[in-house]
Amino acid sequence: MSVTNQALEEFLSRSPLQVGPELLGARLSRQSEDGLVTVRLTEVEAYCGQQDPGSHAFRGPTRRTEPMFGPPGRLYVYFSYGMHWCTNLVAHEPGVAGALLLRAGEVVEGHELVLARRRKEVWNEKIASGPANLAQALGLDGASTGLDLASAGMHLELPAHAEEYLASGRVGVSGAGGDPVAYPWRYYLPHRSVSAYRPGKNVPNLNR
DNA sequence: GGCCTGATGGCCT
DNA sequence: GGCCATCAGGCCA
Repeated sequence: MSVTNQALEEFLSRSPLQVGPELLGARLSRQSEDGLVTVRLTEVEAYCGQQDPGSHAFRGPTRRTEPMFGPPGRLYVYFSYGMHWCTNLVAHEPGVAGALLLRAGEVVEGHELVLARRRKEVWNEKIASGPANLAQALGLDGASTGLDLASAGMHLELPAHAEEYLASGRVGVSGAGGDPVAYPWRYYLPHRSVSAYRPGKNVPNLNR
């Protein structure tokens, strides 16, 4: 479903818990100098504000996390494990931080460019599986954090109808925020591109 | 200034 | 399933 910028802004000006499931199946494209890539989002995770112990926004804004506190519709891209970039789409109600971590997608356009960016010879359904791989497929890095979608050359097309989805605890989130009972905020479609679940350290409720 | 940790991914067994 | 590279951010002194 194609929507106006204003409609998209309203769509994203809600809790990440509402936005997350509705983002599944959306087509996200990015036009850059080297070409166009479009993915169909198959896996996202919701991160809220200062009430969410798993969120980078938990301890309040910092230079890095400032975009999560800014207007919905911008990107929050952060560097992880010394070698990976991960992309979030900022979404929240007024006055609270929040974002959706884009964890996996099905590439529907720009296969050759994705192969080149991922430095692969052979196509694989999981080529954009996992947040760092998805960011790389879209050609995103820290240069894009804080930009709105248009400024990053991106366009989001929402799905025409809601898709049947699954939920689980968030991948690799340690401590209370990784609790799958309290924070079942990973949303995904039944699709081969979805990444493997991995619990964080010291997560409660794992054995329930 | 120093120390610890991580919203990971790829390679090895 | 296990291991670990690699470095920025965040916290504490």
